[in-house]
Amino acid sequence: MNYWLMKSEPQAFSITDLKKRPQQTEHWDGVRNYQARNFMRAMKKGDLAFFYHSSCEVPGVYGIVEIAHEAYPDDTAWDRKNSHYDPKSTPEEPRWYMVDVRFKRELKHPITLTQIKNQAALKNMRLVQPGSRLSVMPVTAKEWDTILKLSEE
DNA sequence: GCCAACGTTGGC
DNA sequence: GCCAACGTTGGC
Repeated sequence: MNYWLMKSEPQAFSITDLKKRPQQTEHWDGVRNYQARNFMRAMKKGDLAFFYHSSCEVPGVYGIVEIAHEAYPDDTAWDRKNSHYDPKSTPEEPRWYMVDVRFKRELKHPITLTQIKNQAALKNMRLVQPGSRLSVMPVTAKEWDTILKLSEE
């Protein structure tokens, strides 16, 4: 079992939106960064991920999702009308991948970016490394537990 | 809206 | 293969 963190701008797609989707499941498409893509390809069905809200009033971890389907080609890449259209990706040779995520639950208390930065046990999190802008990244079991524990307090 | 950090592109 | 220019991310 692996742990992850996935970022989304809540005005585009929030944990609440995911909760309202049929089967509470949605494709995680639009990732156009190789490192993030590689992390998605490493995801296994049943892995858990934090749902992180970015570029919003209070950035932070708001909920937990489960990987419901392992990586498969992201067809938005060859849709000309899609804002993430990439002519270098084709159905024959897909460059970008997506996974399906299923809503698990919201955190009782969301853990804000500020809290994460102030927590000694979390100072090595990839999320808070200077210049780290990855939208998909791994989280260690220890970091996972620390955030969960904080969210129950 | 600003801007620092980073990734990608493309000319050479 | 270098590197400048440009675009994007995301916190503030």
